[in-house]
Amino acid sequence: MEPKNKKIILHIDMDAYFASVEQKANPHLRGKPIMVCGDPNGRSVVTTSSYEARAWGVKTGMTLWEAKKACPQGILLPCDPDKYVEVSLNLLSIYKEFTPAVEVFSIDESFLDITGTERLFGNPLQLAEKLKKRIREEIGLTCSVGIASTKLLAKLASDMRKPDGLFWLKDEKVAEFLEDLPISEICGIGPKLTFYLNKLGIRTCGELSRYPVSAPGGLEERFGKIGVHLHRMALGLDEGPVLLTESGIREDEGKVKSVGHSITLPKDTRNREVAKNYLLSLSEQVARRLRRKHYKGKTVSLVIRFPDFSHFSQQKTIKEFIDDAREIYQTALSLLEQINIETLGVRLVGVSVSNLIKGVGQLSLFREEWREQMLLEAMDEVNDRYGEFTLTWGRLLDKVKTTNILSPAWRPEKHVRKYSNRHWEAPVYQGETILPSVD
DNA sequence: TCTGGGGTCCTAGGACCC
DNA sequence: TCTGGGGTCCTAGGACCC
Repeated sequence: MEPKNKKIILHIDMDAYFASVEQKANPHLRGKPIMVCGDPNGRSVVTTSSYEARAWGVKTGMTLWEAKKACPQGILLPCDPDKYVEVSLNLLSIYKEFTPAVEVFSIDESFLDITGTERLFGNPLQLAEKLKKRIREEIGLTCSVGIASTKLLAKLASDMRKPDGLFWLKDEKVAEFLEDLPISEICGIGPKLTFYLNKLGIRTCGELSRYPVSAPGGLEERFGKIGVHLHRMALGLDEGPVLLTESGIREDEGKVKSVGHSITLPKDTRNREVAKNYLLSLSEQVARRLRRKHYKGKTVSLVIRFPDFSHFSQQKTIKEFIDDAREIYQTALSLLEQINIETLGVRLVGVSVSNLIKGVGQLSLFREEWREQMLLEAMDEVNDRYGEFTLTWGRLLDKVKTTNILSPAWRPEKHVRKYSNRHWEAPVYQGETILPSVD
């Protein structure tokens, strides 16, 4: 049974976030079709487009080539992470004036637990209106807000009235709301799960909620522990609390597990030296970020994408914890040696360091440095924990700006994982031959 | 001129130790 | 002579997220 003390959760989703920030910052861009991407001259895709561009059929994830074809007058802009982080932190401080229970889900999405704030701000709709007004007036952006009794439902609700939307999904309407909702809309049900569930004849949350769970041939038998969870998700049930984000302080579950960088080369290369140069540069970026955050790691991973999009990925664990670019590079290089670059060619090079420990790094006594460090940590808070976009502290690192992309495959979840405690039952997914027969 | 770049979590399977 | 199990660490790969 669900707890009796129902919560009231807000999900706030900024509208066309990156594009809107750019339009806000530059009046000349307002009302125009703009497309934010990685490197406008490289092999990149559209990260976010303004609604004006969407009207022309531009979609997140399109290649620049496709996007230009759809909207020739569209204006391409490179990602500017510093700008987006700054705005995001300003948003966060507004949220915190309404409730301390804020969970930053990504650069442009947050959950707020507003249970018990009625006396201060009125009912949930009134609070949401106030919040939207402040964001509009102080930040100059619009957002879409969903209100419901769980995070899962609030997230679905915020999708209902975009852009500049507000939708309260009340408990008594939940069953009706979910009945015909495609399962793929649910946090944590990605393409693979959708595929296998469809094969079972399950297309909507209503159908999923009625499918047997524990009976022979039920969800649990077919999908393992996640099967039980699927059933609950289909009912909109979600025990996940809003995870507090105290700025600068990270809870245990928010600890960074790995730090990495990768880049798609402007052109595929068969030249080993070219690949090595990128690897060195990436290693430097990774090392610098590790040091900034006082991390060291002892597992180095190398990822290579070949022109045909197949992958090579290998990792190596060494004796010592390192944060030095040379050592990272040398370790990754030893893995790269195994690859026949000259015949296979390389499209993407990536390196990351995991198995991290937090060093004792001393806080600077100098006020300015301390402030900078706090800023960095706050940015990391948003960025690393929620894995939203690359960290290129262009301003701070005076380094080549890498490209920053947000995926088109925006299917929520994460907060589901936090409490699902599920185990992925791999064999079920390893091909149709292993999948239990579907009759 | 097809297909970014960050992450997290999970699993199976092997090596190794007691 | 034959047969073991548990625990930990590590790697590769896949699914998911924005």
